[in-house]
This record gives sequence, C-alpha cells and structure tokens, in this order.
Amino acid sequence: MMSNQNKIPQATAKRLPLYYRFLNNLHIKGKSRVSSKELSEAMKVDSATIRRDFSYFGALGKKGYGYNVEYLLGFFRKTLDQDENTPVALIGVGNLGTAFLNYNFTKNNNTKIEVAFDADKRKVGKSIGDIEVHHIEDMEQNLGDISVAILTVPVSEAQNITDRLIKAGVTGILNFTPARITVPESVRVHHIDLAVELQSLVYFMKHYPLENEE
Amino acid sequence: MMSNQNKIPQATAKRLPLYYRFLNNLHIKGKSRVSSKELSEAMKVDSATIRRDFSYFGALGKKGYGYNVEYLLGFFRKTLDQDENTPVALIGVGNLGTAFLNYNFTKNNNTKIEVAFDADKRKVGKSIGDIEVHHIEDMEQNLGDISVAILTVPVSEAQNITDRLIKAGVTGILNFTPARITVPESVRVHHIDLAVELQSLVYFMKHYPLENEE
DNA sequence: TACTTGTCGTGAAATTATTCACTTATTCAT
DNA sequence: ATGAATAAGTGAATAATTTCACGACAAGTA
Ligand SMILES: NC(=O)c1ccc[n+]([C@@H]2O[C@H](COP(=O)([O-])OP(=O)(O)OC[C@H]3O[C@@H](n4cnc5c(N)ncnc54)[C@H](O)[C@@H]3O)[C@@H](O)[C@H]2O)c1
Ligand SMILES: NC(=O)c1ccc[n+]([C@@H]2O[C@H](COP(=O)([O-])OP(=O)(O)OC[C@H]3O[C@@H](n4cnc5c(N)ncnc54)[C@H](O)[C@@H]3O)[C@@H](O)[C@H]2O)c1
Repeated sequence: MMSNQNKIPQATAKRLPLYYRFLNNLHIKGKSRVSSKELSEAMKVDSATIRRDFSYFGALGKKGYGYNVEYLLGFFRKTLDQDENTPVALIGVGNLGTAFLNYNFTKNNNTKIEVAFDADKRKVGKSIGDIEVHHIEDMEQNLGDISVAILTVPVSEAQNITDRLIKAGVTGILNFTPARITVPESVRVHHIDLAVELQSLVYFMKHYPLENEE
Repeated sequence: MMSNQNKIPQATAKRLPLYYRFLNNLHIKGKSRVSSKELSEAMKVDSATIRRDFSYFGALGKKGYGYNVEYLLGFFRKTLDQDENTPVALIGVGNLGTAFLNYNFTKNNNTKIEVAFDADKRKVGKSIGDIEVHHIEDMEQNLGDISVAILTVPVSEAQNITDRLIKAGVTGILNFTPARITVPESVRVHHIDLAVELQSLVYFMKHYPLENEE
C-alpha cells in the first residue's frame, strides 16, 4: 500500500487537496453522484486528467455512472490523512502572519496553526485568532513536536530562523519570504512567492495573449 | 510591438521574475559577474535549467566566464517590461487584502496596487498603505484602465465580482479565494490556493519522505 | 605562446505530465 | 428485455520539462 503511494506523480499529489475540498463541498450540498466532466467544469482541470489522477488509486468510479461522492470523499479522507490533525507553527506575526492566524485554515482542513512566534515584544503575549504569540527566543521550548512551520518573517531572518526550526525538528516549511532557504535533503520546503506570482501573471498577460471570447 | 510566438516555455516564463529579482540583488551588492552554478545555489534551480532558460533569449553569457550581471539584468528588465508600471486593483480589504496593501510589492517590482475596494462601509474612505479604499458599488467608476486585479473577497462573492471585473476590462486576476472562477478565454487567472498549498506540503511530507523538489 | 581551467550553449536522452480516443461496463428510458 | 446513452478506465500518442554530458571557446596563467 505504501509502495503504491510513492508511485503517484507529484502533479497528481498537488491536486489531491483540491479534489478533497470540492468533494467535501458537494457532499455538504447533498450531491451523491458526480462525473469527471462535472468535476472538470467546477475545478478547471481536464476531465481526462481527473480520471487519470483517480485511477492511480484504483477503480474508484463506475462506468456509465460516475463517482459516488460519499465513497470518493471517504477514500480521499483516508488518503490525505484527514482524520489525524496536523499542528502547525507560524513564525512572524506581521501583515501576512496575522492574516493567517485570523483565518487559520479551519474549513475542510486538518491543519491548524497551534502556536505563533515573533521577535516584537509588543506582540508577545497577545492572542490572535485564539493563538497565543510567544517570543521567538522561547521557540524551542514551545514548539512541542510540531513538524510543520509557516515562515512569514522578514527576508533577512529567513535562513537563521529556518536553521533553528530544523534543529528543533521541523521537517516541512511553507516559506512566504522571497529567500530561497537552504535546508537538508530531509526537509521539504514549498515556496510561495507572492511578488513572483503577481509579476508572472503580468508577464503572461503581455506575452501570451489568449483567444478572444468564446 | 510585442509577443513573438509563444516560443518560451511556460515553466521558463514563471521563473523569469525570480531570476530578475536575484540579479537585481546581486547588482545592488556590487557583483558584476555570476555563473549558472552560483545562481543555481542561490535560487535552488538546477544550473542546466537556468542555462536552458536563458538560452531561449539567445546567447547571454560567455563561455568560461559566466554572465555579466548588469547586462543580464538590463536584458531581463526589458523582457519583463520593468520600465512600464503596471497598476493593480485589490478587491476585498480583509485579512489578506490588508496585508497586501501594507506590503504593496514595492521592492524590485513594477507592479503596484493603486486602488482598493470593499463592501464594508467601515473600511470605505480609509487609506491603508496609502491606498484609498472605495466602495465596491463604485468599482467601475474608480477602476480607470486597470487590467490586473487581486481577488481577496469571501469565496461566495468571487464569481460575482469576477464577472464585474471582466465587464470593466480586467484581463488578469490573481485569485486567492478557493473558488475556481469561470472566465472567458481572453482572461488569465492564476489561482493561489493557500489551504491547498499547506495541505499538499503535509501530504508530501508524509508520503514522499527524504526527497526534495521544486 | 601554450596550457589549463571554467563555463556556456545545446543536442539528445530521460522524465514527467497531459490528452486523445477507444473499449467496456453500467444505467436508464421505453 | 432491449437499445441508446453515459462515463470510467486506460493504452498509446503527444507534449512539456528537466537533466545529462560534451564540444567549443574565453579567460587566466606561466
Ligand atoms: N505582506 C505581503 O503582502 C507579502 C507579500 C510578498 C512577500 N511577503 C514576505 O512575507 C514576509 C512577511 O511579510 P509581512 O508583510 O508580514 O512582514 P512584516 O514586517 O509585517 O512581518 C514580519 C514579522 O516578523 C517579525 N520578526 C522579525 N524578526 C523576527 C525574528 N527573528 N523572529 C520572529 N519574528 C520576527 C516582526 O516583528 C514582524 O511582526 C516577508 O519576508 C515578506 O517579504 C509579504
Ligand atoms: N486569510 C487567509 O489566511 C486566507 C487563506 C486562504 C484563503 N483565503 C481566502 O482569501 C479570501 C479572503 O480572505 P480573508 O481572510 O482576507 O477574508 P476576510 O473576510 O477577512 O476579508 C474579505 C473582505 O472582503 C470584503 N467583501 C465582502 N464582500 C465583498 C464584495 N462583494 N465586494 C468587495 N468586498 C467584499 C469584506 O468586507 C472583507 O473586508 C477568502 O476567499 C479566503 O477564503 C484567505
């Protein structure tokens, strides 16, 4: 079962949480049946890609019928380990960090920020979105066994904090700073570079003109 | 005046703003020469990929020497149209929207949020990060000829606001809502789905141990 | 000058991802 | 029951991207 899991293409794996959320929404709306075509229109992913993605996990649907929403949802809940909660730490309670604390990824989601750190004493001791802000100096004492961190500190602090996080046992970092941080092979980093995203959107608009109106 | 054939691969185009920012930083630091290997280590992009990416624009380097930082930077400045400013509108001045307004993508960047809209009268009339917040009802009157929008409204409003943006002439949207919005062929949407990013990081940590990607 | 070193640019190979298009199982209407 | 419609699952084709690995050439050195 586990060796099978490793065979799933990364591109597929990245879409799984999206599938899960849409199925959950369909389930909440009371829909019991759905086709790859419907999913395709809702999620803007080609229907063949959806069928292909699902097929890596076996035959989850029925020919001529489609997919049973509840069954599929249950399958993905297990696959995405939605039953165990994953605690997350947030470092840097500034503009972005505060936004994340207030939002806290609560809906359809097993991830939750459980602790936050900042270097600014005016922020320490406060609670934002029910999460207490600790001083960064006490990070190691307050991390517990959390292995996932969201990094929203100034770029100049990014590598230094990263090193400390890794020493403290963190193995996954969602990095919002523009720094391309250096980590050992055993640590996974996903970069979300908002300035790059905006610039690249503008570049595509200018250089890859799209068809006009359907 | 623009857009030669779609010669440049999309994967390459997405990395261009990253290259630009790093070159700019090197230039500021007074570095005049750089190799693909150095760039690779700093940006965590394979050196062959960097050379390949650059080569789509011609022979920008010198064998045995590397790249001249100033020349390369100037080249990408033109390529990325860094000399013309691109005004951006932000819709939804909530947690995320406020963070973006305060930050405003100012450094090394030709994009700037110039106007913001919200439905909440308590927010209208205020200025955040020097950007005035207008009422969403007056959006069309205050958009001017802005063609890029950042969407940070509640998911339930996403499609409705999108339709209005497009009618008002917007052709590019950076969508932070979980909604997969429907747009005509002529409009480009980049989705940044933060909950999906976090969940997918966790999935990769659990199922792809000891490998690094991106 | 001649030799050594460094590094680009790029064909070719490898890998990864998407899409086509067809077979087959199932449902549904009559 | 029967036939038409539907839609999954998938082999094969195609497309996109990355990576290998090497020839060529500039720069530095003695
Ligand atoms: N806000 C945005 O819209 C935006 C957009 C793109 C990128 N970013 C990046 O995200 C990061 C955060 O941005 P922001 O706007 O929230 O910045 P911010 O300055 O508002 O917040 C940074 C926070 O980190 C804290 N901090 C500083 N040093 C620290 C340390 N050593 N340990 C712990 N906390 C420390 C500060 O006290 C502050 O609260 C930055 O790297 C920025 O470049 C932000
Ligand atoms: N904040 C996060 O960390 C986070 C993370 C992931 C996704 N998101 C998504 O980003 C979006 C914004 O999140 P947020 O936390 O900033 O939400 P928020 O509720 O804090 O902000 C939404 C803002 O939009 C305004 N608004 C409501 N209806 C509007 C309308 N019709 N026109 C204009 N403005 C309108 C509200 O007044 C509010 O100020 C949401 O769709 C959310 O799902 C946010």
